[in-house]
Amino acid sequence: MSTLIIAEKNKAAEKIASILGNHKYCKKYAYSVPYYEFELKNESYVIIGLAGHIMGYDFPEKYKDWNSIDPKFLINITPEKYITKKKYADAIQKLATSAHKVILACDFDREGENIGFEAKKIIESVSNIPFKRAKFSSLSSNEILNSFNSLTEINENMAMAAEARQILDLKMGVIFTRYLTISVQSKIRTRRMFSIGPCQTPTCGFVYEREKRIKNFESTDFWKLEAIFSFDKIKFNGIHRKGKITEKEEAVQEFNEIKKLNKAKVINKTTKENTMNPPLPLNTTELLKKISIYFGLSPEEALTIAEDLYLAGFISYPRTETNQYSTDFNFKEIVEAFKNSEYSSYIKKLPKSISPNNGKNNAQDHPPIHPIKAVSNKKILNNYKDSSYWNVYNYIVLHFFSNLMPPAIFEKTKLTLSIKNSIFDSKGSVLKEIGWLEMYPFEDKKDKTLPLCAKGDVVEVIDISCENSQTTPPRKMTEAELLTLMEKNNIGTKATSSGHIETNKIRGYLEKKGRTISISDQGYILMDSLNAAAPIIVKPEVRANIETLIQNVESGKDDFNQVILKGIDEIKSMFNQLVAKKEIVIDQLADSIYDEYVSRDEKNVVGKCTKCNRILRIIKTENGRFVGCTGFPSCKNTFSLPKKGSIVVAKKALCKKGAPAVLKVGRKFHWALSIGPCFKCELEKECFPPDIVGACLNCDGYLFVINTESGRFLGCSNKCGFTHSLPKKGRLSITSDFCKICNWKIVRVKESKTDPFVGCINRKCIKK
DNA sequence: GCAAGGTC
Repeated sequence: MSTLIIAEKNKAAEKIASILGNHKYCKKYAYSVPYYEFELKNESYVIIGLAGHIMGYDFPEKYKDWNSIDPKFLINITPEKYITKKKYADAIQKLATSAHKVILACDFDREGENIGFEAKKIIESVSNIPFKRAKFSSLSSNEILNSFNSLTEINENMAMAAEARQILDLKMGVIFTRYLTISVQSKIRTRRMFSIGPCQTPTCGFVYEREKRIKNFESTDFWKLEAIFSFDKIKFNGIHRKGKITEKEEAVQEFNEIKKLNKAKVINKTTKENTMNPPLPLNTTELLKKISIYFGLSPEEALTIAEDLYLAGFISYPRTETNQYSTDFNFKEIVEAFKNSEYSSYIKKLPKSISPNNGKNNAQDHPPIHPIKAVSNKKILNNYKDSSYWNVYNYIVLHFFSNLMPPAIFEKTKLTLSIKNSIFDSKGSVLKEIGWLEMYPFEDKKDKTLPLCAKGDVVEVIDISCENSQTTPPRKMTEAELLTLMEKNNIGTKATSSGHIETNKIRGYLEKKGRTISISDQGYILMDSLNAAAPIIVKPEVRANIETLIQNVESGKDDFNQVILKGIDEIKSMFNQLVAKKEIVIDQLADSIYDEYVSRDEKNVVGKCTKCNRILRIIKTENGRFVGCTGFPSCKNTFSLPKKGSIVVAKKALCKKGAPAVLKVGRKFHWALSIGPCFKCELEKECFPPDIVGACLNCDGYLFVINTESGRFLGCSNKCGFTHSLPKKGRLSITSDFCKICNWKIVRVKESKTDPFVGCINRKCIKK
């Protein structure tokens, strides 16, 4: 008989086996899941690692059909817990049959407690052996040995809190997602799904709030007075203390007072040293943020790369909230590993006695993210064929060393100058001690020097400007900012926050554009209408409320069943708010799908409807073609079209008579919607100035390009009957250069695969 | 087909 230990993951299981078995352990497999056997104090032990949760909640089979089950009905249905990873369940059941005791040794947090609890449930169905709990904050020898010497009981409240979260998250997600999706689908043919969740929706909501501010931003004028000074031949600038002056008169008056003066006096000077501490030890969110800022990778991409680097043994476990090293962390071992690597020059610069600049967060699960092995740039590029892997690895290494370095010291100087009664401020900054910045090439560390003038000195004024500018809207949100907001508001965890952003991208709500993230039209409409119907769903409170409820389960203050009922009440109340205003939400979403569907049919989209602002499109029937509104039948707006000729929408052409769109028919002529052919319009030449090539060779008119179905030629503006040929093939363009001999425009003709002809085409000129 | 949380 042995003792069975259950860890959260294989990596932890192997490490614990190595520590408790004093490096002697034997790897075996049960249902292809690895486990480890070892001996401790002459007793035999078996340890197996799970793969996180091996069970999950779902609604029973009979509620699976979206169309026959009213989502509202699901609010009161209790979901059931199923085994989701059968081989792990089989493996632990098998190992439990030959064990006399089980020790749960999952991560020491709420989910870890719950994962152990799942294993307990699965084992209890085949055995009634006793369970104990080992709690450790890191996988260091001391911690592990201590925790197994002082086993505790399972914290059932903690496990049940996670259970309550699972049930409430599932209920809310499923009910809202199904309701929105099937409601929209009943209005319009689409396969699109609209998903809602207590993490994904507020995540999208953060971006929505920012974009709403950008959208509603109205810029205002302001004036800024700036002076350029000179002292000891060093030029430097100063900004008027009033900063942005919103009244023009005030700025101009201030400017007029001083604009002709050429001396300023230094009325104050302050110098102080600024210490910039090294970055804190790296946790997941910080890593994802920095990788997004410095290299533009999305958090999801960055996490995937970090996981690969971890599995390769290059870096430590990448999912942690901890930014504090435990006291027995072995820095020496890592420094030693990097001594003869590409990083050797950095190693030489490390202080003799190593001490990290620790943060305050200790989730007691894993150490901060740090390098394990020195790997060359070449090896990483060979391994992964992707320079992003090197960027992430190199960042982790340099961040790790930077953290061990002394602070950087800047000397900040502030000068206050007066030109008559106007006060100007000048700021300078000089790097005195490079400290950790020497290891950290990711930040710009340019100096801004000021001359060595003292209080009372007089400096020259070289220039004073009074510039008018406009206030600018808030910037687009970066993925790094979004991660910060999620972290602050407790949306998601270190392991899931990148996933929530990704879900929003997959659903088509959010779009990554370089380093920024923006909301799609559909995402905006969804957030905007939800915000009008049931605003809480879009805000982080939706998650915080559930969190508060389940914390009461964890602390034992509230009964599990009571909390589930309270949670159900909250979901019901949000759901009723949405249903009460369903028209706003469902109609707008259906419209957005319709617009999206239509605009994908780009060739036939003509423009916006003059009556209802929806989309006008070309409609072809057996009897011919016309332009109709996509709002049909509620909008019956139509326009006729010429019967023959291919039609292309002339996107840039603007009709001076106000037609909603201008179409190009064949190569022949333009057609203004609601008006007719442009050649019948007296404004045609204004809208489409002719391509004039040069003077007519027959009269005092000029020759311009005429396109017909059978070809192109030059015709006379006086209609004198003179014509001139044009090259038959190739793309013809009239340049702005003139022939020096005959003063015709130089033309350019480009046929595919040959060099373009550029020259004069006047046949009389060529003969000369 | 739906959530969020683990991890491979």
